[in-house]
Amino acid sequence: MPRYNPADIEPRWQAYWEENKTFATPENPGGKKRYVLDMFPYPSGDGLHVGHPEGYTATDIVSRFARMRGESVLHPMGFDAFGLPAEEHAIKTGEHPRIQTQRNIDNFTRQLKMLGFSYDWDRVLATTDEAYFRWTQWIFLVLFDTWFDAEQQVGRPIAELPIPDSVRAEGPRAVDAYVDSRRLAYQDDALVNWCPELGTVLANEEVVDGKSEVGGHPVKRIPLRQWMLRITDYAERLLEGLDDLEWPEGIKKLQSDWIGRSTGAEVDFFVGQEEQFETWKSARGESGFPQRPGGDALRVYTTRPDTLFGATYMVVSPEHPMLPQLTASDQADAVTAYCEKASFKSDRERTEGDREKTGVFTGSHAINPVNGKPIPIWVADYVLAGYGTGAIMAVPAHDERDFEFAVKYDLPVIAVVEPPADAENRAEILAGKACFAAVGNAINSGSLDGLDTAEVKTKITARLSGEGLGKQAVNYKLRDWLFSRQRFWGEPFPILHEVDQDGRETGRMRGVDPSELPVRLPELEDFKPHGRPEPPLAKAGEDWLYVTIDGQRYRRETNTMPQWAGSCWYYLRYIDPHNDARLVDPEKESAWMPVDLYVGGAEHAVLHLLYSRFWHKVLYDRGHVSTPEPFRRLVNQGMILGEVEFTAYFDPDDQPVSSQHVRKSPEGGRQSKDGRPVVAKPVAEDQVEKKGEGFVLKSDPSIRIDSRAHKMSKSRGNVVNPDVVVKEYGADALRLYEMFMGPLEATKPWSMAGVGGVRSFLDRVWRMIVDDQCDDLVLQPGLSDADGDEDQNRMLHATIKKVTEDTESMSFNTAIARMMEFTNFFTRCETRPVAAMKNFLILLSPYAPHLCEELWKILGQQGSIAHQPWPSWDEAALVQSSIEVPVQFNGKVKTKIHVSPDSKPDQMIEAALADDRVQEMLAGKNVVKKIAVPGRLVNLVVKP
RNA sequence: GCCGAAGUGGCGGAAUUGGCAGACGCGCUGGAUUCAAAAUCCAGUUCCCGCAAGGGAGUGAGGGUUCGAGUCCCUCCUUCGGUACCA
Repeated sequence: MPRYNPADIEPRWQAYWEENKTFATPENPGGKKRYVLDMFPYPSGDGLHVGHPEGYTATDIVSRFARMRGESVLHPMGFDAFGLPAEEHAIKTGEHPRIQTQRNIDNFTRQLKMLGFSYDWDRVLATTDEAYFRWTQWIFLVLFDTWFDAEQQVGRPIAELPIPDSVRAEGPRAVDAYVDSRRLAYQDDALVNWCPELGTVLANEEVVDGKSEVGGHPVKRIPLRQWMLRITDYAERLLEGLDDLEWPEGIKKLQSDWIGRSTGAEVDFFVGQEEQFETWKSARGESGFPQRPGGDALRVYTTRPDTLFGATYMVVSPEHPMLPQLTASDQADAVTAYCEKASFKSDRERTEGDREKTGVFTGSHAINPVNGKPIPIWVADYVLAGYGTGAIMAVPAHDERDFEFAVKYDLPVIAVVEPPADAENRAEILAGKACFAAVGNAINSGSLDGLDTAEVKTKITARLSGEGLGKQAVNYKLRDWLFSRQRFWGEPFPILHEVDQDGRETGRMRGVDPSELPVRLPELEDFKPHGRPEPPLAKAGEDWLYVTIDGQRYRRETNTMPQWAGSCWYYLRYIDPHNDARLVDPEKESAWMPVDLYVGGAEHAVLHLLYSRFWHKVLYDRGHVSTPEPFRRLVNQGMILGEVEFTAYFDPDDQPVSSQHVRKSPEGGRQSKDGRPVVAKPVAEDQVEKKGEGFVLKSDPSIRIDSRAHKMSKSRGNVVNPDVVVKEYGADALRLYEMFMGPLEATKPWSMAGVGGVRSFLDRVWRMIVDDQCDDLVLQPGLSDADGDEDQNRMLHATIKKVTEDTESMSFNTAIARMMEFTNFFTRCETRPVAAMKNFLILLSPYAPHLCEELWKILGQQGSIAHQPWPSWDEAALVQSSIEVPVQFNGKVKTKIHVSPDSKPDQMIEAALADDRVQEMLAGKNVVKKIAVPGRLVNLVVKP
């Protein structure tokens, strides 16, 4: 009884592929090349969950399909292996994070191999490999050695940086400082998210609701000297580059919103004595708009320079450098107290609650440059230090935030844009009682009255520009990238800080010579952070920490790089993973780049993909890569949820509460309408029935039940482990099910019964070819060397066509459905042409490779089915002699007729009208209009 | 609040992009096989009325365009995901 036994078949073929290097990448891509890439995983201690193989199976099918169509394929896998969990484990246990990481990598590798993915395992890498992070450090040195030429919009070697004579005159120290301030990798005191609990600084994106993303610990903001990467210089290029990418529009929009380009104007407001305004103004007319505003002007950025006449006050951020100067002595206490409070506010406190705006008057005024009127300057934390100039002109009539603030502090509101005549609250807007944040014609704006917003913007900006009071400006929401972490388990920076004889840093630094790379991590006794915002690497021994070059002592940089660093460029290393002379061989690089298909989760939509694109552009500018963008096509696989669960709610008396009466409580839990807390309890499927829109308890149909699939999580206990699925159903069934669930991009719930369904399909495929009634391994007696009949040929060729087209378009679910139809059809046939079976196995092999290899061999074929050419279909075999088309009356199907597939519309109408059934139903009615769509239908418009 | 995606049988989902709604799978019902069960095979399965032939309704709700709408347009509702004062 040779039944389909994946537990036997699958490991055997996996071993075969490994031994025979079936999926080795061609040394030099010949013909069409295709680089198919998965977002590599972080090897967590939990192993793979079923979300991973979704994308991996999709790319595997694409890769196998492409190889069978004669393309050269690069399909690698690796591990994003630096990361907090391994370090936290090390802190707890004292075990070196490398050991734990390797254990996890081994487990991931086992699981990935178990699923039969056709990776070229000779190219596997981990970001923690010294041979790998040597080049991560090398790229950092490139960033350190590059400055951005804004004029040419290109990164250039630091040696080409023009040094202003004024700087040169101040001596070599000043030149060094100047150079350091222009590098793409630079140091800066930044307000950072210090998490005392984790003993580390977190990036903004690692802080969720004012708490650490990992562990949920409180986070405080403190200033610290940090490595920053000047990604903002590349904002324009990163934005423009999006146009040519085949990425989901949603992801492009997310990136472009994140970059957040806006255009407007910078405007200087005079902050000196009112009577000196005219003097200042005419001086500005002479000098023009200066690079820096100087001490007598407060510079703002606005996207609505057309509303300048409506600016009734100004606001500076609590961190604004001019604030002390602007603060009048009688307001000093209030301002200091306010700033103090703001600086101690965590992000959580800032965003929590209704976030009512707060602020304090500084006691000083600025002169509105368009009308010479003094307006008060306030300090408020709704203005962010890091955006624009850190100061705004407030136009409460036309900005919701300013309006809210103005109402609270009773500041004047002057409408300068006319709302439309039919605006509901027109009168209120004009009276300064409501806010109107749209465009329109100018009012209360002197000579500009009546012009529309666009014209006023242009005119005002031009006028200010001529007077040296303002200029057109562009701003980005994107901030420079905080690139250092106070952790052990990351790439050390290849940077040396000069120290003087007392061991103090002099402020000068140098990169480690590239020939000295990698800078390895030091050996430490333990991995505990010391709770100070100083990195664990500072605990390293003197021999690691200090270096002497040409008699000068240096201290190593002790920060480490963030996890993003390794994942920023791994796709390049796969191309030439063992090269120890270069990052990647330029010939190989230009042969394989760009990545043709990149598949991964949408959670990396912004950060990983933006950071990678940034690094890539720097490497491009510096001549190390040949393409301006790394990832040509991007596809996001959807999330896989747990099994659908039915949930009933019970009040404290254990009485069921209908789900329509259950609300979210303010504390985040759930409560009934009357405010009593309710608990959710799972209900078995057979206790539930459908009623109307939802489900109700069978025992009490007045009680509605929630029916929903939840995100898989350990706490909910609905995580599906691929090991278990493979053991029970086999890897081919798991692969097939993941693809059969629905479209790749969709979020969809897991169903173990569904896995059983595709497994029985695979059983049917097996029985279509193997006689399972016989004790020995014998082919189905129905298999025949004869040609198939017409119907069989049509089924075969239609299947080849559908599977080819659907695989090309990554519509895997419908391709599988078609192969199921094929199997259902042929298992009903007495005789089954072997040629058709062989073609079918080739079609199925990218999806269920182990089973197909086995059946291929059972059919007496040599070698791997993976090397077979993909079949093509014969259009002639698809043609039918007669097709059935519906006849509609007024768009409703009434009957069907048979016509030749190439019938012209006239012939179809004729055939329809000649049909007995049609005649019968047409009795006593008039045909007003006749429509026929060739090959589709006939529609008769009839009237009584 | 804003942005994005999506609402189709009991469930997951199809529908050649304006042309037969519900392919394929799960589940369910009946039958065959079996001492029995599993497995397998066959038939049926959107809902309502009807013994049936047949008839009617139907793609979140309402309106519109069209010979014809799941698909296009307008208004609204719901769910999921993302996001947070960027001047």
